[in-house]
Amino acid sequence: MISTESLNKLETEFKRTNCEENFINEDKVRESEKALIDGLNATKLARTFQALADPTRVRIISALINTELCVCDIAALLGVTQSAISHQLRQMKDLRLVKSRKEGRIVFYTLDDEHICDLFKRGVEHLEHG
Amino acid sequence: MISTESLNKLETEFKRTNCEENFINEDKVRESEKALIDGLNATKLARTFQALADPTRVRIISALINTELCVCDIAALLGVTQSAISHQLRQMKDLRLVKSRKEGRIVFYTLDDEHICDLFKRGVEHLEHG
DNA sequence: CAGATATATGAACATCTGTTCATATATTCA
DNA sequence: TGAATATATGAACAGATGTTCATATATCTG
Repeated sequence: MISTESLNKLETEFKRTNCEENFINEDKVRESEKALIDGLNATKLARTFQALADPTRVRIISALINTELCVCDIAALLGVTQSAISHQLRQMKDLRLVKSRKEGRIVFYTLDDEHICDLFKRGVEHLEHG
Repeated sequence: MISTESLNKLETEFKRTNCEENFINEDKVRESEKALIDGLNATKLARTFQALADPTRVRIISALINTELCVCDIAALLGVTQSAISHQLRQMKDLRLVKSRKEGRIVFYTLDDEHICDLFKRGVEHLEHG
């Protein structure tokens, strides 16, 4: 017959080495689970923020806030290679951040995502007040 | 002596490689400059968003919204290695996203940046409504 | 049609990033 | 003091990312 004391000890031991099912602070963990994001949504959310996680893309977005612009002018304005801008714009188009309109051999880009634009502006506000 | 023809050719060449002063749509460029962000601020802003551009960090933040948690419990909760979590927490601490409090051999982490937390929640809202 | 030019694109390259593995440090407890 | 354990950390590695270079495509213009 195993004593209650021994059982408790074994249980404690088990908890320590099997953290996935036995947390150190069960109450806190339960509290944290209320706002916990699952893997899939975390990935989606991360991808959203990643769209804004590059200086060149941030500048492109800022340049397109008030007007449409062609690739060449964006490149010149930012002092970056036309190729680099074109690659970024393609990526941003795939992410539905921008859309384009062709006029002859010139392609004009405009912003195409209110959500991201909103996050962007929010970020700028923090930058200004920090 | 250089011919006028050669000079024109050189000038054209110069314009091509020095777009910065010769835009295709000067009016649009001027309009875009109102909201244009300079390189330094763009980098700062990008770095802010990059803090939220990883699924693991996003989940850590979501877990810490309602309570403090120790490293072990975060790792168990997310099903990620203790080492991976520790590395991320260190990075997040450097970025002032979280702070820690030590209790014996256990270290509790909490959120430490209202701005980022705000951006995070804004992102979640968009995720839910999109 | 031929030359000029605005944009797109693929390959190569360097850099950055996140995880893993092994191990160090620090603290508790018997 | 020694075993157990919570956390931290350095090195190595794989994968992602942004730029550059060369070149293709498409359109205008004379």
